[in-house]
Amino acid sequence: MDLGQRSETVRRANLSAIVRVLHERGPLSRSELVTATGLTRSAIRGLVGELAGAGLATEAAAVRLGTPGRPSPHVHPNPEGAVVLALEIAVDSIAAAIVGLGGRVLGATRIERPRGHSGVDDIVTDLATLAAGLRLGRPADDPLISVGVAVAGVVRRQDGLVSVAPNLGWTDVPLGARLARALGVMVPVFVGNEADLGVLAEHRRGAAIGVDDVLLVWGEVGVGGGVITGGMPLTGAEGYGGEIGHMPVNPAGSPCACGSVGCWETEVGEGALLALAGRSPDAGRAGVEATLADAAAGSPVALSALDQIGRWLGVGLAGLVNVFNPRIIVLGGHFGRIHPFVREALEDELARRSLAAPLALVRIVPAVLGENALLLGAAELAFEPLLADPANWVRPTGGALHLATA
Amino acid sequence: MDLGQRSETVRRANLSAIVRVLHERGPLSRSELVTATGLTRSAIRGLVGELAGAGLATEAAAVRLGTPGRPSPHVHPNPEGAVVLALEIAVDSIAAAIVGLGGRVLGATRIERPRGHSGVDDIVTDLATLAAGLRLGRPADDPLISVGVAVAGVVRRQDGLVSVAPNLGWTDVPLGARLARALGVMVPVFVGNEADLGVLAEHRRGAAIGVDDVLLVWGEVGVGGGVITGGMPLTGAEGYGGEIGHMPVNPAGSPCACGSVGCWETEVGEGALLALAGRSPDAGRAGVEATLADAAAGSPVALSALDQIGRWLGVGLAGLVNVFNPRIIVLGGHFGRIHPFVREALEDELARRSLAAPLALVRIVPAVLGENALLLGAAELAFEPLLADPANWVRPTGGALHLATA
DNA sequence: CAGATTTCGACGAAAGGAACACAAACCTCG
DNA sequence: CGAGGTTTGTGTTCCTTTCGTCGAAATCTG
Repeated sequence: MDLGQRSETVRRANLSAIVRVLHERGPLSRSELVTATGLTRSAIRGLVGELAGAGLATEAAAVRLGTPGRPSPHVHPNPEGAVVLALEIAVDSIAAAIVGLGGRVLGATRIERPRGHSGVDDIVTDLATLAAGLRLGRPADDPLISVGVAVAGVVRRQDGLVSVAPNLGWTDVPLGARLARALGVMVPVFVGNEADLGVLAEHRRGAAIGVDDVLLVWGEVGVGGGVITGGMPLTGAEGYGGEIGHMPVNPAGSPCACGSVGCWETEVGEGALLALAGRSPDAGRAGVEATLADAAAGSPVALSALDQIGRWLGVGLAGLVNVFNPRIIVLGGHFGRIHPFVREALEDELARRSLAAPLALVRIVPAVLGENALLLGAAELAFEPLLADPANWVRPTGGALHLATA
Repeated sequence: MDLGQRSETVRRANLSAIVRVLHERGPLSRSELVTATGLTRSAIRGLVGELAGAGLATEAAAVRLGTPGRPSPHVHPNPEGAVVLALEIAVDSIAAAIVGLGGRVLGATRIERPRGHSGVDDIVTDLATLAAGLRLGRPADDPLISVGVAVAGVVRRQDGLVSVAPNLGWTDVPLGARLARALGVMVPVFVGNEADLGVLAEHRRGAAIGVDDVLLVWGEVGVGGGVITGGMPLTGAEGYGGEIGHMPVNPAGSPCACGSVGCWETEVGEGALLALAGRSPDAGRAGVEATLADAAAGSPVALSALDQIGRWLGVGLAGLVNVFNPRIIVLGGHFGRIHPFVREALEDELARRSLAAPLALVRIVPAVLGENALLLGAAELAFEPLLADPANWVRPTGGALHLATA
C-alpha cells in the first residue's frame, strides 16, 4: 500500500504522460503536447529533451501550417528508440513481429499451421526461430523493452501461465517462462488472452480509439471477450477475466468443450454456424467464408444460419450490455466478417433485451484491425511498462537539455 | 486529458492517501501512517497537522503498547469533521443517516412503506423530512461533504437520473436534482444503484475488506449486481453497469418485467423462490422468511425450492465468474439469508460450469452488513470527493503546524 | 538506573514544475 | 516590403513539497 508520492513521482508521471501521448497519438508539436498534458512549455521542453536524449523521441523542424506565431517543432516517437517483440499463438497460425514505439511494425512474419492439438515444445521452438529471424535484420543493441504474447487460451496474467487452451489442447502451460527461456532474452515476457489483447489493440489503434468503455467479442473457434471499462482493461483477480464464451445462455443447449452445457460459445461459435449451415464442423475458416459467399449469393440455408447466429449473438450481447454498459461493441475474429449478415437479427434481439441502455447508446462495429490485430495487442501489452514509467529507461541523472534543437 | 502533475498534485495525493487510510482503517499511529503510505515522518507530521487544523483528524496521546521506543501519537479520523447524508430508497422502506468520517453513524432513521408503486414526490418529500429530523440534532454548521443516495433502480451516475426502477414504478426520474432541491443543500447529490453501493459498503466495511475483485449479488425483489474489479467500481459508460439480473440464462424461461424472457432474475428472484415454495408471489420478505423457516423444519417443498434456486444461482454465478474472475462473491439481500440452504447446490453447479478458476479461488460468503448496508454504501459514495481530494477542504494556505500536540 | 529502541521535531537540502520576461519565428495587412 | 500582432522557444528565478539528518524525547529491558 504505497500511496505516498514524492517529487520524483511527478517527474515519472509527467514523462509517462508525454510518452503515452506520443505513442498513442503519434507525432505532436511541442505546443500540442502542452495542451495535451497541461504542463507548461518549460516543463515540456525539459522532459522532451530528456526523452530525446534517451532516444525515445526525436524533434524535427516545425512544419508551416499557415498559422501565425512561432512554429513549434514536432516531436516524434522514435520507433527505433524502444521496440518490443510481439508473438501470437492462434489456432491455425503463429506469428511474430517487432514493433517500435508509436506502434510502427518494424518486421513481421506469420506461418500457417494445421489446426489441432499442437505441442507446446514445437510452438515455443518455432516462435523462437521466427523471432530470431526477425531480430537478424535489426541492430544487435536493439532497445527491447519486453515481449508480449497473445495466445488462444485462458491466461493467468501475473506469470503467463496458460491454465487451459482448449483449442490448442493445452493445460497449465507456463508459457511465459518457457518462452523467456527459449528466446533467451533478459526482458520480461507478458502473456495475454487473445481477446484481451484484441480489445487493447482496437482501443489503441483500431475501432475504439478514445472510447473508455469497450467490449470486444472475439469469435474464432471459441468465443472470447475483452473488456475495457473506465479506460482500464478488465482482468479479474488472477487475470482469467473476460471469458464470456462460457456464459450459460441455454440450459437446453449443446455440451461445450469446457464441460458445461449451453455456453454461449456453443450457440454462436464457428462450430454452431457451420452446423446450422449444413457444413462439416471441421470446415474451419474456409467453411465460414464459403457460408458467407453462399449468403451473399442468396442461399436460404446460409442466410437462415446467419440469422440464427445473429439472434444468439444478440441474446448474449444483451446480457453483456446490461452488465458492462459499454459505449462500443467491437466484433472481432469471424464475428467481424459475418457482421453485415447478422446485424439486423442481432440488433433486434439486443434492443428487445437490453435493459437500461437504449440501443442508441451503444455502437456495434466490426473490428478494423485485420490479421495482425492480436500482434498489435501483444505489442501494446509489451509497451505498457515503458509507458507506465519511462523514467526507468531515461538515464536518471541525465540533466541533458538543449538537445536536438537544430 | 490533463495528465500533467505538479508539486501541488503530490500534496493532494498524499493528503488523499492519509485521509483514505484513516477513513478506511480507522485510528492509526503516526508511525503506522508512515508505513501505510510510504511517506517520511516529516511529511506525515506536516500533513496530519494540516488535517488536524482542518478538523478532519485529531491527534490523541499515544497508548502504551509495551513496545520499546518513543510512543507515536494516535491519529483519529474525526467523525464530526466531515459528515455526509446517506439516503436509501428500497422497495419497502426508506431510510436516512448522517455518517461521519471514518464511517461512524451519527444518526439514522428508517421508515417502512408498503410495497408497490410509490410516487416520486412522496418519497422525495419524506426523505427530506427524515433528513431534516436527523439534522435537527446536529450543529447548524455541520461540515456536510455531499449526499449519497441508494435507490433500487438503474441509475445514470453522472447526473443521478433513475432511468428505470421497475419495482418502484419509476421511469426517467431525475432523482439527484429532485433531492437536491428538496433537501435545500448546496452540496452535490450522488445517486447509486443499490447493488453498486452494497458492494462498496461490503468492500469498505464488510465481508470484502481488502479484496480488490469483488462481485456482490443482491437479491431483493429483483436481482442486482455490484462489481469491483481491480479495486475500482465497475460502472460502465453511463453508469448503468452491473445489471446482472437481466442476463439471459434460460430462453425457455418466464417473461421478465424488463420485457425480455428468461432473465436470471426470473429464475432466482424473490418471486421465483416464492412460486417454487408454493407461496403467493406477493408474500414478499415475510414469505421468504417463512420459506426459510419451513426449510429449517425440513419441509421438502421448501428445501426443493431452495435447491432449485441454488442451482440457478450457480448457473448464473458461473457465467459471472468466467467473466469477472472475482476473488470473492458476496451474497446480499435475501441471497445472504438463503445462503446456508442453497450453498451446496450453488457450489456444485458453479464448480461444474466455471471454466478456469477452480472453486478454491473464489470464496462465496453472505454479506455481513445488515439492514443498513446500503446506507453505508451511499455514505461511502458521498465521501468519495473528500477522499479523492481532501485539499479542497483543508484550508489552502493553512501552514498550521504544532497543533494538538498535547 | 544505564542502554537500546523508536519516534518526534526542526532545519537545511534537493527536486521538480510554475511563472515571468524576453527573444525568435511566422502571418497579415497596409 | 516593412510594421505589428501572435504564438512559441529559451532562460532565469521562485515556489511547493518532500527528503535526509541531527539531536532530543519517551518508552521498555535488564
